[in-house]
Amino acid sequence: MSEKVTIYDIAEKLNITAATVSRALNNNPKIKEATRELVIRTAAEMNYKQNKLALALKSGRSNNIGVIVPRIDSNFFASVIRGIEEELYPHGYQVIICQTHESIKRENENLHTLVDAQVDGIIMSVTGISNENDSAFRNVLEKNVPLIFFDRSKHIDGVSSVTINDFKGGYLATKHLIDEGCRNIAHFSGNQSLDIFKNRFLGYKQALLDSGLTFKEEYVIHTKSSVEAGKEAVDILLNLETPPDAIFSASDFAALGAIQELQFRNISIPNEFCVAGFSNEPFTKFMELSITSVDQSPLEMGKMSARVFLEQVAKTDTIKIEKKVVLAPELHIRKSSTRTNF
Amino acid sequence: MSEKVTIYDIAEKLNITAATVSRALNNNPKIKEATRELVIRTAAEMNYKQNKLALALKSGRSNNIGVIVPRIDSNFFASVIRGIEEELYPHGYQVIICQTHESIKRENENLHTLVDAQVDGIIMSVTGISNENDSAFRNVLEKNVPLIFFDRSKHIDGVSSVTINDFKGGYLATKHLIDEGCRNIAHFSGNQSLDIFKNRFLGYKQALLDSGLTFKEEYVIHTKSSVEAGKEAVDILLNLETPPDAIFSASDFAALGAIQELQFRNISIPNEFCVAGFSNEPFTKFMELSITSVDQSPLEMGKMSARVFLEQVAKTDTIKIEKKVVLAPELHIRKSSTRTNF
DNA sequence: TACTTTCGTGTAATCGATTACATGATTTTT
DNA sequence: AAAAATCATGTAATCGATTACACGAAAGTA
Repeated sequence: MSEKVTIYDIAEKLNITAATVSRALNNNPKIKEATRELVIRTAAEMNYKQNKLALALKSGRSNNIGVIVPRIDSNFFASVIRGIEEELYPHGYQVIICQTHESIKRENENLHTLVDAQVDGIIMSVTGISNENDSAFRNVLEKNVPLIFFDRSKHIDGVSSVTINDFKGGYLATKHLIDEGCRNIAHFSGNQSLDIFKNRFLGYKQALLDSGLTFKEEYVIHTKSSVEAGKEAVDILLNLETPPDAIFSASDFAALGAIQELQFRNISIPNEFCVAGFSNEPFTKFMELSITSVDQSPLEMGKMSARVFLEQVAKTDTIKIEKKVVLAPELHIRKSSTRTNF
Repeated sequence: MSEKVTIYDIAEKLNITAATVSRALNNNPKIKEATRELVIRTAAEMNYKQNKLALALKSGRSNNIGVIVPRIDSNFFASVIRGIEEELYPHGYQVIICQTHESIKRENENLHTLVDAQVDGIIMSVTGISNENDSAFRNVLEKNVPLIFFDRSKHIDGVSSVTINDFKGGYLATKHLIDEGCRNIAHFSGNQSLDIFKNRFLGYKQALLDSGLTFKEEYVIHTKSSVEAGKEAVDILLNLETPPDAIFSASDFAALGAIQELQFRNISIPNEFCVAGFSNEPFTKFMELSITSVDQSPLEMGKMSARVFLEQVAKTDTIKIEKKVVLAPELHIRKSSTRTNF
């Protein structure tokens, strides 16, 4: 029943103008103290709420920020979003969520929709790599909307990014497997047109070389991030002339699939075979045979992305700042790869 | 560099008025075909984007919908949000996320912020039960903003809700444990001022009574939804005069904690002791000893909530419709409670 | 007292789009 | 050919807030 109350309603009631009401509510020093108090009291009585849309239209700032992720129901992305929301909440920003479902078409649509909706910035994890696609990103930058990539990044001028050192993550995990005595280490990789998978792979390779082990092409399997894919990949590996004795998987889910398949074949983990994953999904530590994994500190990644955004908008000058933040990965060593400790 | 292009810019360039441009872009039938084409072509050339804020201010509809959850980084809530987003995406709505972190103060703040931001509706899972709190909800309804509760609901006139039949979920899980031969079944409950926990408990109790088993107050432990809480609760139960031989936990995390503690004490699951949880968290099926759990079909719950919202706004008349949708829970029977199958 | 500041508030433009109403140009009707 | 109907577009108000500028009143200065 209570219709929306505007400053005009307050003005009418008090026989003053809307301008005065606006000034009173905004603590403009030119307003008489008595008037200010009267206005504020009346506004409260009438249950007045500022219409943020009008404010947004006038100021050109919506106080909304868009977040684009492949999907929200993954622990990693949900945690990043949590971090973003927590960091931005005290600054009065609202977070708008978009999912791409790994579709570049959807990614472009989302970018346009968010720009249309006048968001003050976009924080996203890139869905795929395609050349045409860049036009959508460029469109965002042309409208002077700050754009920040996290995790899955892409090289575009004027775009800041927050990632983890995937190379180091791959290196640490692989080195650990070597230290446990593994000598034939396979790797489950993702789509290497994405930097994250490319770098995890390179880290893996470098660790092998640094330890004097030979890198074998046939030990690298490209899998999807699923349990099923992990099982299938193990099947392939075990049919090789020299089957591996360890796997560093760029996906926890594929690592889990591998473990299930190995156990099904009565191969003992970690004694005969070691496995390490990536992402530190919650289930990795819950398993009875807990899984070694590389943590990406998603919460911190989200907060950091939000902070980079805030810095970006704080800069009043139009000089574009491009910041590249790289977080350190952390290897969580668990039972799936710990031979010395049982 | 490309500043924002408005319909006025297009109008100026074509020596017509903004009104004509607006009409041409909106397929108003009164516009000459040649003009329409010219305007549309020019708009595309100039990279014109409609300013949704201006539209929103004029129309009073922001095309944003607010979603309030305790936290986003839980599989359940993330999945619900995914469902909401997917259902609303084709209708042009954007989803704004807010977290309460289980704080009623934050919940109220979020409600006010969303109303201020002129969202077209609010879909939420209630954080807590408090009497004062109702004023925040009432404020939403007074502004004629559709409000929909999911999962954790509350009885307020004019508010629709989408929940699962928690009573039935509790009943099914408990009945299953009984069928497996368990006779002393304990229950981990949550805050029973929330309907969901109250109903899971009642379902548990009813299943006991229907099977002729006696309900024992000391078998009901109030735990938080955490692994640690589950361990502590087992400690209490095993010290009872007649320790139980099964647990129906209203939380998967507590169920996991219970299992870890039981295994630590060398109590064999499921032979000596059965466990069932609630929520069907991803890890429950990944475990080596997979955990029986009640599925809440969160994706479907999200989609259904969105549909109820859409129905609500479709009704042009101001008659308030209040819809209560109750989804059926599904028991996923797994190793932690399956004695017959090993 | 006359003149300059300062103070508090009103006037009106603005943000970008939509739309009821007005108007002039065509076309149709008789 | 005059009147009526139709068509295409322009004019201006509107959504709700902010703010540069204007202005009258009160206060300070000489």
